[in-house]
Parts: sequence; C-alpha cells; structure tokens
Amino acid sequence: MVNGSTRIRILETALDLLGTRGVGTVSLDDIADAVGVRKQTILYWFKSRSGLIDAVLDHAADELLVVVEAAIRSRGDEPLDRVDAVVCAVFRPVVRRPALLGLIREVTRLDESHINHLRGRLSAVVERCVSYLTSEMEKGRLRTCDPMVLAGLLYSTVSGTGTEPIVLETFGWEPNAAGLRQVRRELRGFVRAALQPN
Amino acid sequence: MVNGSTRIRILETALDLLGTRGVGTVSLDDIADAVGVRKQTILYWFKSRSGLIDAVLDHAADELLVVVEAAIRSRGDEPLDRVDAVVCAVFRPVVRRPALLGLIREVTRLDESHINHLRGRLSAVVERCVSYLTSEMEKGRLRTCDPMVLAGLLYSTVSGTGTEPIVLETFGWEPNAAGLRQVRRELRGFVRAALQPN
DNA sequence: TCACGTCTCTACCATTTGGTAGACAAATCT
DNA sequence: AGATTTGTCTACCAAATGGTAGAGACGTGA
Repeated sequence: MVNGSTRIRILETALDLLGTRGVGTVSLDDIADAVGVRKQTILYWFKSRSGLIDAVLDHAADELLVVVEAAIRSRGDEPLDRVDAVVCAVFRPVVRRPALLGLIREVTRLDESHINHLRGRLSAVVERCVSYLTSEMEKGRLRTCDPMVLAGLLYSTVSGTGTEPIVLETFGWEPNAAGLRQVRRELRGFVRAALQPN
Repeated sequence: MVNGSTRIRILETALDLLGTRGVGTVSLDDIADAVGVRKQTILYWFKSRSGLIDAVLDHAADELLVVVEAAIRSRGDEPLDRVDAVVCAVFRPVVRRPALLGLIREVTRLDESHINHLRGRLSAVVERCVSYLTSEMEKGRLRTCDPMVLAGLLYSTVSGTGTEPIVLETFGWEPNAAGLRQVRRELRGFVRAALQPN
C-alpha cells in the first residue's frame, strides 16, 4: 500500500470515463488504456469490475460530500442564502469535473448492491438537508411544502443542469465558460424563486 | 410491410429496456429474449444495432411530441396554467412508461449522429416553448429571466423527477401510486413558485 | 401448380469482454 | 547475499457480442 498512485490514477480515470460515457459502455480495457496500463493491473488493485465500480462510487461520494458539507456550514442565517451556497457547491463539480454528477446519476442503471452501497454513503447528508429544510419551513422562512420531495426536486434540477449539457444545447445553450456562468445564474434565481415563502 | 406487428413489438420492447437499463447495458439478445424472438429477426427489421437505436429514439420522440403538443394547446390564457399543463403532460409518461424520459436522457451517452438525429426531432417543440416563454415574460406574466435556460431548467426538473426514482427514494420518497401523486403535486407547486412574476 | 416476396429461423464468425495463472523485475527485509 | 513482498506484465480462456449467409415456412398472385 506504499505506492497508492496507480490505484488513485485508476480511480480518477475510471470516475471520468464511467461518469461521462456511462457505466455500461466502458470496459476495463478502455479504462486501462486511458490510465496507460494493462487491464490486469486494474484487476490487481480491484477485485473485479464490480469492485472497481463500488470504489469509484465511494470516491465520487467522498468528493461530493466534502463540498456539500462545507457549503452547508457556510454563510449566515438566511435560509435562501444557505440553500444558494449548497446549489453553488454542487454546481462547482459541474464545471471542474463534469463526470461526478453524471456518475451519481448512473446509479439508476446499477443493481441493488451498488445502489445500497451509494445510498448508505449519501444518506447522512440527505437527512441533514431535509431536516434543515423542515425546520426553516416551520419558522415560515421557506415556502411550505413536503421537505423530502423538495430536496429531491432541488437535486434533480441541479443535477440535470450539470449532467445534460446535450439537452441544454438543444434549448439553445452555448457550452462555454460564459454559458456556464449564465446557467448558474439562472439556476440560482430559479431555486430562489421556487423557495421564497409566500 | 403488411405485418408491422413484430417491428412494433421490437420497438416498444427496446424502448423499455434501453430506457430503463441504459443503452450501453442492453444487448440485441436481451431485447430479442424480451420480445420472444431471435436476434436475427431484429437484424432483419433494423439494419444494425445503431439503426435500431435511431428508430427507437424516433419512436420515443413521437410519443413525447404528441403529448406535449396537445398540452401546449390546452387550457386558457394564464401562462402558469399552461406551463402546468405541459409539466403534467410530461409527467404522465413517468407513470405510464417510465422508460421514455429515461431514454431521452440517455442521449448524453450517445455519439454525435444519434444526438443530432434526436435533436432535429425535438427542436420544433423546444422552439415553440422558448418563444412562448419569451412572449409571456415580455408581458410581465412570468418571472423575467433567460427563457432558453429556463426551459432547460424546467426540463431538467421534470425529467430528473421521472428518471431518478432511486435518488428520490434516497430522499425518503416512496415509490407507489400515492407517492407518485405527491411528487407530482410538489413538482407543480415548485414550478409554479419558480415562474411566478415578481 | 408454380414462382415470388415476406418473415423467422439455424448455423456460423470475428471481436471483445471480464477474469485466471503465472512470469518477471524492483524494492524491502533479515 | 538471499529470501520475500510488491507491482506490472504476457499469455490465455470461456462467454457474450454484433453481424453474415442462407435455409425453410408461409401466404399471395398468375
């Protein structure tokens, strides 16, 4: 375990490939080629393809968790600002690492064991978000609705924005830095409007 | 071309499988088994796997277009009601045919030719939606923002709701008829709040 | 009856897939 | 120095994949 660099390189590369091209269409050879190594080296570091996928999901969840946790703790008292911070935090990987949300999204295509694996990893943050939304609604500082479903809707909106550039392009969006900034601006306004107490 | 029933059955089954399990993980044999026919029968009706995918995308686009077109023309003058009708229309396949939006979403994983194929099919509706949003914003009857990005955000929200039941379950949602109704109710409230003019 | 087009089948094939076995080199320990 | 562990490789393999070739069943029109 002294030299973890190969393992890490495999993990990072696999995350990018699996997240952008989809879990089903990427073979171990594809990943090995991208890393610059033979397939058998991957199978030395990971028990099997399935084991690699679990490890990559962990890796992705870690990366997301760190970002979200930091954002949840940030900024002052006003809930709209706080949610805004989380939205921005989740949006950041969209720019820096488009594969991340794409991989999380792939979970729908995986089998029960992988699903439960990832779910266990994310449930803590999810619960924190939901209970926060609940308490702010009770104080009348957010539009009153079902907080669990609301959290899911927020996730869908942000994730969709990040994982479906192709669809957004169909809507006339231009995939460059300026376009991304604009999408983020509109996304924030959209979420803010959707949460405003009435 | 007298008996199109086998062709149709292949198309429908392929739509379900490709949409739910992902384009990359479904083989011709899988589809053939589900139809109750041999793989070579599929290759008789469709030039190749790629050709089948194009045909399935067409089929899916048709199904979606009919529903959306009808909804766009429905209901009175108030834009919030009209958008609401479209949201409900797109949500209906979520219940009746979960694979449909899932397949559209898969476009991100496909290559340029398939993408352009589907995009050409959908561009007309997309343009209608965007120009409608634009005109209503100019009249001050919708929250003012970039109409193209807004259309994309709306799509992301609705599509995500329908294609990521697994994720929604992580948020505590229960996947039954009552749960679906609640998700739809919250979805409509969410969109309505996000579009309210300020 | 015979020829013909339609539709589905069996029999293959080359390639790719995830995975196993074990050789070989470099580092590390005794 | 010799033994052992670590990390990557070459050489395979059985199964599955997309696709080709062509046989046979079936109905229809002449």
